[in-house]
Amino acid sequence: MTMGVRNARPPQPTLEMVAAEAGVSRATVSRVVNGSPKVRPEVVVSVTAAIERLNYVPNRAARSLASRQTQSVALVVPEDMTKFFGDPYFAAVVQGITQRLDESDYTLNLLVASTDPRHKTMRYLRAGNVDGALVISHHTGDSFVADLESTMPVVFGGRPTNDSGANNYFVDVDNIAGSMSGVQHLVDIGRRRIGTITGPVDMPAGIDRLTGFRRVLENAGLATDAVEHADFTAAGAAAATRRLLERCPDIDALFVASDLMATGALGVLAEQGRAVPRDIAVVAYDDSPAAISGSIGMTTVSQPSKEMGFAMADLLLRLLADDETVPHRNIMPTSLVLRESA
Amino acid sequence: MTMGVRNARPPQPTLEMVAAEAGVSRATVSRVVNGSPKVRPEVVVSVTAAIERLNYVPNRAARSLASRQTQSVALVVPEDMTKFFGDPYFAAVVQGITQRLDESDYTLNLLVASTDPRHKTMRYLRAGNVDGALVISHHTGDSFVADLESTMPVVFGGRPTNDSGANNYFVDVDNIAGSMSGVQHLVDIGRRRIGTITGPVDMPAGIDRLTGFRRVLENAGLATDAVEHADFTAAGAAAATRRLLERCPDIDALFVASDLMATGALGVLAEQGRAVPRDIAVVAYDDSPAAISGSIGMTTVSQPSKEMGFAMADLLLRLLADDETVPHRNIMPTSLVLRESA
DNA sequence: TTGTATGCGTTATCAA
DNA sequence: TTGATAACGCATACAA
Repeated sequence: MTMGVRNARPPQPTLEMVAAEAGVSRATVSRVVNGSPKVRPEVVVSVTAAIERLNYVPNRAARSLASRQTQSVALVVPEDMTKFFGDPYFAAVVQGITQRLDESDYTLNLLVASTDPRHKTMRYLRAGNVDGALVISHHTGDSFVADLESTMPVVFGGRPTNDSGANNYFVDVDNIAGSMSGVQHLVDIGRRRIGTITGPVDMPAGIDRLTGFRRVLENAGLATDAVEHADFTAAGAAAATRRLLERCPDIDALFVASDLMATGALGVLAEQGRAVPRDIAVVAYDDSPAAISGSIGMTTVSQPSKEMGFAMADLLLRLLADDETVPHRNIMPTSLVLRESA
Repeated sequence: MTMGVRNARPPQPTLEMVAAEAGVSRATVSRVVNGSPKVRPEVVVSVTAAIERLNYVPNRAARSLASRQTQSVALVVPEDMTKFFGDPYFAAVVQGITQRLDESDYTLNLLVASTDPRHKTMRYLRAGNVDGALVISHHTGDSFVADLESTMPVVFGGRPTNDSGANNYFVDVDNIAGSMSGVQHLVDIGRRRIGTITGPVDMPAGIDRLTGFRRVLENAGLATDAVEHADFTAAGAAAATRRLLERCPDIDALFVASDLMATGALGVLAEQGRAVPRDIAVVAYDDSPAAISGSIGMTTVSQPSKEMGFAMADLLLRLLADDETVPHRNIMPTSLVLRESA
């Protein structure tokens, strides 16, 4: 394909041109660009000047081809766009990741795709576009991760589902302990008929938070049947809440596995005239902006989402730098934040 | 930097290896990979088989270096992460873009950065990482766009601020006409003291929607002083609404320049006991999910955000394909959607 | 400290 | 229709 007149643009300057401009060899310019210590200071100055004059920026394809490194990492999110943008949890994680990456000279490639993660995305990844990958929100069915791990260093946000190899790297919270703290609070304030809206049961976060719920109720000798599954969306949670109220109209408390889902649940409770927390106390999970966006502040299990993103990126960067001391798992703390809903 | 044992991975297969496997030359394999018609069918079959066997994926750096194309485009968003993730408008645009890109074999690179758009981001773009760029939410101060346009094809979402060159490409709605339709509705239902919460006045969308507001009120012979500026965030709009109510306690209607901002405004109105729409009628702008997220559905000026994203990507792709028939501007329609708030 | 020469994995130009 | 062979722009081992 030839470039038409329409898109004609002045060609970018190359190392070669800078070398000519500065009267040195390509190798020397390369050294200056890469900050090699063994270049005479005066030469550094003149080469730098030439670079400025020509407004030179190294070509990434060439650099990557020669060095066999791309200086960029991918964030793989096996969800559709709507879900990704809809949940403030993702925003927080991405913020943490970019914050860490901004301190380095790695760039981030965002790969959001549930449609065909194993094909187009995997192709992209395997084409040498990135040096490593971060994976969040992965499901049991996501088999592509195994392939991925054989190709490049991978760090997970949340315990990987295939615990086959215990040698994968991940950052997580103790979701069981976290949800236990939230549900225990409901028990402590005297609630006896406690229900839950869960996350997807093909995700560790969904499973573990449900496990914590059950564990507390069993310890307290309470029924554990008021369970409805949802999908970490507000709409899904609203529907689940309707089902739950239909099936167990006598519940006096609700543990919802994410703040975003809790917004959906609270909407249904309001519409059905159930006062919160009087009639039904609600505890959520995340402590994202969604927890304080509504008219009633949510009591929620706080997890350091942004810090987790930061930690994930940090772990991956250390892996890429062949740091031998990297721990395989980084379990971060949760805490219960009390607001009005419970 | 040498690869440590820890990160050792099997090397990716190359064209060369596939050629050996299939018993042909590199050139032939390349032709098969790129779907050249002049290869014997039987050879295509055997090469394809070899590719499958080796699980070969072309290296993008090498391909890009040789072909001088990257097959990827950037979406540049000169805002901080929080704003980007907070506003459903962006989600819609991105969805439209990816939808169009998914039909092609271009990939998207998301560049969200207000911090240092002219440096790190520009460096990235000029390093030959992408063939073209989409720019949304740009401000008057964003001088980097001029540099960008001299480097690669660029398509804007929203009329560019520097109309210096009338030869740039953009997709937009008629914001003036759009806001006029919304404000006119307030006049039509009998409101006489109408205020507005504007977007940033360094952005075309902010300016134009304010212009529309003024134009309608002037035509109707009404006062145009009830104006407070905000920043397209819910919190900013809430603060602006407080200022406005303080200064003009007598307003009976409010035009808010975005749905997200309207959620903030509605919160303040509720907290101050002003009933909507009885005491104060509210018209917003966007028709994003935010318009129906609250307890009261918003009457809002609907713009086809997703379709605009699609159109932007489409325009850029045609530009990259040297399509000579591409129109410089694509102005899409708005419509007023009536709900409960006005 | 600097320069020369080679290779990275493709595409593209020529011949054959 | 196929195969050598020369770019593409940079990094780097080796020589000087």
